[in-house]
Amino acid sequence: MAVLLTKEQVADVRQKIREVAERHIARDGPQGASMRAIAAEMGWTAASLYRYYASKAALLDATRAAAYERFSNCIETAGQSGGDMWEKSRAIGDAYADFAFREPAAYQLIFAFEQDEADKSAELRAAQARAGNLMTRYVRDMVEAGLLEGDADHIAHAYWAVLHGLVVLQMAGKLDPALPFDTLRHSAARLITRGARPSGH
Amino acid sequence: MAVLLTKEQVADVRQKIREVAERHIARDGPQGASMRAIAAEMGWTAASLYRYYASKAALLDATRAAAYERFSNCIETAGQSGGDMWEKSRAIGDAYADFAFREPAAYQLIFAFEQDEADKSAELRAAQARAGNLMTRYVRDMVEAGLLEGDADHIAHAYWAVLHGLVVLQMAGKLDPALPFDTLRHSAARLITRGARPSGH
DNA sequence: TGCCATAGTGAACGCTGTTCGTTACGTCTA
DNA sequence: TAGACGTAACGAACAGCGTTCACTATGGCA
Repeated sequence: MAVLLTKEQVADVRQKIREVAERHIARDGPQGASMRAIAAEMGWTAASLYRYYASKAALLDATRAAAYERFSNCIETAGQSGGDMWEKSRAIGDAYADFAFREPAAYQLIFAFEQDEADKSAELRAAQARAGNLMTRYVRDMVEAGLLEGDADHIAHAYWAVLHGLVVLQMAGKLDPALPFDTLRHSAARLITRGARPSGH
Repeated sequence: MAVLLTKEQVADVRQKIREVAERHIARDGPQGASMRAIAAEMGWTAASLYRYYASKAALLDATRAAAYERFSNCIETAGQSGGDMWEKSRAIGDAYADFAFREPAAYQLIFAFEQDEADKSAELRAAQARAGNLMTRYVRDMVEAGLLEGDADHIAHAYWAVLHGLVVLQMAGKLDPALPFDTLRHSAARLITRGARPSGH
C-alpha cells in the first residue's frame, strides 16, 4: 500500500504517530505507553514505527517537543493580548495555568524530571529554549514596567517558579482542595508583585 | 540458609532491600531499576524479593515513603533550631534546598508526578501527610510571627511552591547556571516576605 | 532422629523495545 | 507492455522485564 511517500506525507504520518502517542501517554504514562499499542492504533505492527522514529525515546522526545511548542504558543498568544502590563501579566499567568490543567499530560511531559540531560534531540532542545526565553522575556517586561522589583533575571525565575510550583503541588494533590486554585494563584501573584494593583482587584 | 527470621530480621532485610533499590533508582530511574538487578546485588534471585514486597510498585512506594521520612526529618530538625522566626525561616529554607540537592534522587522520587493517585500504600500516604503538615505548620508560624502577610493557608502553599518550583526548575536545567541558586532562593524569599528583614541580609 | 515450616531457587508466562529477513506493491524504465 | 527497482509494512525472533509457582534445601523443634 505504499511506494515513495512525499516529504509532506511523511511529516503527516509522523504527526499522526505523535498524536496517537500523546493519547497513550496521557492514559498510561510515558513508560506505560507501548510501541505495540501505538502501532496497533495506527493499524500497524510495532516494527513499522521504527521507519519514522529511531526508538521509543526518540518518539517520546518528539512528542515532548510538540507539547512544548503548544505550550509556548499559548504563552506567546497571551503575551500579545492587548491591555496594559498588568492585564498582560494576568493573561500570561492565566494562560500558563490554563494550559497546565487543560493538558495535564502535556504539561507533565514538559516538566517531568529528566533522566539523561545529555542525549536530547536538537528539536527538543530548541523547543525548551524557546519556552524558557519566552517566560524570561515576559517577566523582564514586567520588571521594566514596574510590576516587579529587583533584578529582572532573579525575579523572572522566581515568578516562573511560583507558577510551576503551584501547578505541580496542585497536580500532586498537595494543595488543600478547599482552596480554589485561581484564588491561590492570585495570592501568589500578589505576593510577588509586592502589593496590590493600583486599581481593580 | 534460613528458617524463621525474627520480626526484626525481616525489618532489617526490608530496609536493606530499600537501600539497594534507592541506589538503583538514583542511577537508573524508577523504571530503569529492575527487580532482577536489585535482587542480584542482594545475592538473590528476583523471585526472592516478592517474599518481602508484593510487587515492584510496592517496593517503589516503600522506598518513596522512606525518602519522605528523611525529608521530613530534615525539615523538622531545621524547624527546631534556635533563634528567632527569621532565622528559623532561613534554616527551613536551607534545609529544604540542601536536601533536594544532596539527595536529588530522593527528592525527585518524593515529588515525581504520580501516575495513579488511587492505589498508594497507607505508609506512603502517612509519610506524605506528615511532610505536608510540617511545611504548612512552619509557614503558619511565620505568618503568625509577622514574617508573611495574608491568609496563612494561602501563603503556606505559595511559600512551598516557590521553594519547590525553584528546586525543580534548577534540576531541570531551566535556571540560568550563572545565577547561584542560593542567591536566587533568597531573592524569592525576599519577594514573598514583602520586604527586607529589619537588619542583616 | 525425624518432621515441618520456610527462605530462596529456577523455570516459565506474557509483556516490553528492538532487529532483521521477507513480502507486496506503486512507479519508473526498456 | 513487461520487467526491474525501491520501499512501506509485516512477522518472527531476541533479550530483558515483572511476576508466578512448583520445588528444594535447611535450621529449629518435638
